[in-house]
Amino acid sequence: MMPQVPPPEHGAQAMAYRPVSRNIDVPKRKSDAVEMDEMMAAMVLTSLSCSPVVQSPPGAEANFSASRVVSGDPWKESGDVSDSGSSTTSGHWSGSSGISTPSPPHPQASPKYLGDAFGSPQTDHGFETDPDPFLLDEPAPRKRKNSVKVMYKCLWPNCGKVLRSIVGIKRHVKALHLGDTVDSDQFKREEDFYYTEVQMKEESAVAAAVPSAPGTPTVEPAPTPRVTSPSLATLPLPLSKAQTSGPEHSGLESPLPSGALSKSAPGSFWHIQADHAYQIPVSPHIYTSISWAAAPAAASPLSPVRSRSLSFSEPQPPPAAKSHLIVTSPPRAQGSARKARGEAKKCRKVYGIEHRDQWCTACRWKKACQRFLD
DNA sequence: CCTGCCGGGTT
DNA sequence: AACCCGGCAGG
Ligand SMILES: [Zn+2]
Repeated sequence: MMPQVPPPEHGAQAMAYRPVSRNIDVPKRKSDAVEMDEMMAAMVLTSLSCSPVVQSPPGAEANFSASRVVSGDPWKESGDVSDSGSSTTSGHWSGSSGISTPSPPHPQASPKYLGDAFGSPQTDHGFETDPDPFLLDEPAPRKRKNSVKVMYKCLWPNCGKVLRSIVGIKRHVKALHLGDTVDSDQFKREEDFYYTEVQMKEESAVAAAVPSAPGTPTVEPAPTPRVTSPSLATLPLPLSKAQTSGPEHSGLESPLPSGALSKSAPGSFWHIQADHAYQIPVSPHIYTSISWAAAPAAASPLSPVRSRSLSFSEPQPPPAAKSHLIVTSPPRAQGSARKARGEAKKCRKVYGIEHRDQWCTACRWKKACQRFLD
């Protein structure tokens, strides 16, 4: 009837949206985005082809990032959210494929190489026995006792490496992810934050994250965000065009300082770790599901408008003081109460309404945000 | 006011 | 399916 006719940009709302071109052409977001994607893809491809590392990385990192980029936009909720097929409403506007199988989000966490990292029947000699990460990565798919073995798993966004010694994992993290050289660890022991202790059982790979900090209980609230790893795969962060294009544009009033924090995958991790430090009950799963969530927040410019607090520290008010004396009615049998609207800055607030194309799909559709869950 | 999002609409 | 928006709840 009239709803979808290029809405003559009614009132304030429309004005708030696309500040550009409110005169000519109306439905232009789409083409714009596509253009961007293509550009980005091209750019990344070019740089990739020029990069020294083409197909050597032991892990799947390079592959991963590449495919991600090529496929289009990194955070289009394609399936990454791996929404929990339970709790809260189950309707799900999107559903991201009817797959309700809670399969492990980790693409490479397959139980194939959990057994062991090397096929030597010999028991470990005195010290740390770690397969060199650069030589064998996911071999030795078979053989393992039915005993629970403690291992250490790399928590990096897309590295599911599991080693059996603590030093090994540290070394792995340092070398591969932090890109640290032996002498540059002057900063601090960040490696401690990137691995977790897991207990391997039998053949199935069941990881159990330990609440307390593994190894060293160092409590670093905020690891210094700095650009690390010179050549390691860095997630393709689709910075807002305003930021990437730079001064090319003129109209928009986007100062976009973005001074301290900026790009590189690790950036996304700082948050996670920060949270992690304060609120531990986390299973490796949430990492995968949250990694994307935090990334944009850190890398994207907060909307200049609105003098609200633009601090990027999760409120995380009360982690639920579960004890006795609960008066609320536990049995929620009766009419469900609208889900109590979550209290976490959602895409709208984070990116601002003028960067709507950066919101998660759910937010754009005015559905429950899937990027910044509660 | 503003923000999150359910329900329901159109393509 | 994907996409969008009215309108409501709740701060
Ligand atoms: Zn969202």
